[in-house]
Amino acid sequence: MNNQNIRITINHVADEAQVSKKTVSRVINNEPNVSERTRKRVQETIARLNYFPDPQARGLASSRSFLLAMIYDNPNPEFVTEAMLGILASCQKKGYELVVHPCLSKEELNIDSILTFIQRIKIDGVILLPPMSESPLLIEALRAKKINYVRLLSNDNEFPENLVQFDDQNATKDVVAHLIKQGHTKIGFIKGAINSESSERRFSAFIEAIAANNIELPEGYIQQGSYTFQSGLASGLTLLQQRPRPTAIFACNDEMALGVIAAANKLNVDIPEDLALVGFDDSPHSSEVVPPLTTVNLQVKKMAGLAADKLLYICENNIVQAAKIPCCVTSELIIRGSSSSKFADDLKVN
Amino acid sequence: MNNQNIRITINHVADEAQVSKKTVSRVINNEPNVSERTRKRVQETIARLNYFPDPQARGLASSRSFLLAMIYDNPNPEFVTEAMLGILASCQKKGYELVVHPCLSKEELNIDSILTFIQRIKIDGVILLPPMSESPLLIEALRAKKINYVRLLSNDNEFPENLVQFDDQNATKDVVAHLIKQGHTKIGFIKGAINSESSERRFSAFIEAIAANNIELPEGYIQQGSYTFQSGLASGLTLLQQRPRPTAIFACNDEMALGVIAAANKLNVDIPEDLALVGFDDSPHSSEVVPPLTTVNLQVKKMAGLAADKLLYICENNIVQAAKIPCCVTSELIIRGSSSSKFADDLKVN
DNA sequence: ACCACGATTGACACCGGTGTCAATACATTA
DNA sequence: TAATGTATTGACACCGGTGTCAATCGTGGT
Repeated sequence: MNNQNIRITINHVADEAQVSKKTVSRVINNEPNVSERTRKRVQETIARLNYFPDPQARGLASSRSFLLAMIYDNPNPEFVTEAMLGILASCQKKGYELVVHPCLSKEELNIDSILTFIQRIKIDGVILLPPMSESPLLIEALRAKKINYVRLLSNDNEFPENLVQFDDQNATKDVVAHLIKQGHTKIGFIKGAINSESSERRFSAFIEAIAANNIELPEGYIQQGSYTFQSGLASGLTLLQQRPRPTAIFACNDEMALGVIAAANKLNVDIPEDLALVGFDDSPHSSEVVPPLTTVNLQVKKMAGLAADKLLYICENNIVQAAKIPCCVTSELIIRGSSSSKFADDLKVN
Repeated sequence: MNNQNIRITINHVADEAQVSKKTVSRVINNEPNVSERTRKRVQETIARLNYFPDPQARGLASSRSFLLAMIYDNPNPEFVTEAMLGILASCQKKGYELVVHPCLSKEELNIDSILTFIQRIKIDGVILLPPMSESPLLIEALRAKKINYVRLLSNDNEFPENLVQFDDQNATKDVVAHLIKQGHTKIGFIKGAINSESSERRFSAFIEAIAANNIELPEGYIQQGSYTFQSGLASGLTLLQQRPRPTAIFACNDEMALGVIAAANKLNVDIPEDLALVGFDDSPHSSEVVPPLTTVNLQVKKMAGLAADKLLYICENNIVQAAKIPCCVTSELIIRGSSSSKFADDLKVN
């Protein structure tokens, strides 16, 4: 009557299954050299007793923790929470948990404190979100300490085996194709932040796509933004005052696209009648704004899930290259009212 | 030359300080019955060797984990990330780390899976974010299993010792006072979701403040929203078509206030000239929108930090009531262009 | 039937701390 | 000074697993 709250240990399982605890351990860890008959019996016992090995004891004995860490310094909460969801989905399949470790961008990147954090609690591996994933110093330090890591959306491709990327190029092509299909030939472009390679990739893909379609591109149609609303507003005003005025604008993220909407309102330019607008990210507001924004779904959750899969594969096999797991996620164009009059009904409010 | 990477253990410290490891353990845990001289010596040795006790070994021996969990199911990423920052700031002071555990709202709340999660990795305590903090079943289950918890922003006050609240009432009063100071007497109100008690608290505080100032409040000035952009848009349109038209609107969150901005644009009502608008939450977009939104800073980070302090106090003292730590956070009104023509300059774009 | 050999299994120490309790040191009182 | 009590300290088992290595099992070859 008082056996309700005792924790089931490996000893209980061993006794019950008539084997040594070492054999149970072998079964738990899927080690070879256990006869099929014994393995079955132990597995059944584990299931029957609802036994779950203690991660601390396991970790203490084998220098692991069954914890992954997400290291981030991301101004975009949506990105962070989506990434967590993706990572956790992968973690739970394998019995791992996720520890979060933000690095406030205001301070200088303190690599030592990150390493200390990882080593003190013996984090099994870390997932680096941008912009942490782009720090050569951090990567170098992790490699030196032989800490498992996977980078999300990094720009430099020095160690592609530890990288999960987004296919900016095809995404951009899809956007241009969509605009052209709507009949647009005067297409403006707003770049992201100056140092951002994702912005650069989108820009060069844009140039390619434009060229491939024999479309003219006046210099003034390209504006430098900085991924902020304000920069989108400013760039939008500039673009909409070009003559001939662009009939379509592609902004490198949704924030800037929202700025363009503000600019269009200011100049009495109707979207989508007079201007088709496309953003990038599928941020939550993009669907709520008027008109709802056509945008590219970044699939952060999916990318983060893949990153976690990769990392767990590396952790469990002590292998540095997890080449088997794909590392490039393809995009999805989400067409809404801002670029297509077919969707203009969305604007109406009951 | 090869002693670089060995982990410093309690034995090293004990040897170095000429005491038993048990005594070192006493010092680590701030236990009494260690002479001041010995304590000093051990502390110095710990510092000199840069020793840090292994949380796994510590946990295995004493049934702890030095991990807190944040249990959430929050549609608002900004809220979640801010809460994490607050919690982590408190955790780091005490050498704890944070594990995140989302519960997807689409599925039914699975209390068993939460309990299993907590017990399997021996989480020391959990912080419940709304709406998880409002589930009586979950609270009941946690109490039954004697799991330490603190609730953030819950409505029911059955166990106030485990609760960190926000002072909706005073915040609302501040908003009304601000609007009255600007000369407004025709003030509309948009409620939040129907079941939300924070919305109810704000509403009743609003009614009180209005009554206290002898202001008339036509029935049509009160609209039921649902915390969404769309509901704000709809309520805004309704409000702005009342006669006499309200000269100020207070929306129960920023999302809805953004909807009101859209409504005002649609009806050619100028903000702030013809309409003063105030939101609630200080969400990131509130400062970026045109005009920037006057709003109330929820201080999520601060609340979450207090919650973590409380929880850690409970964990470390095995005390259920952490009455010493304050449980109600006061607000901060952030005045921007949407409610005050003094700030109208913000609208101009260079 | 006997031996060699690989497959299977278990005994036991160990991971790095904490809990228990007995041993020792020191201070106080008679 | 001895006796008593309290403060300080350490020895040792234990938390719940894993690593190492030796013991045992089963099988095929001769």
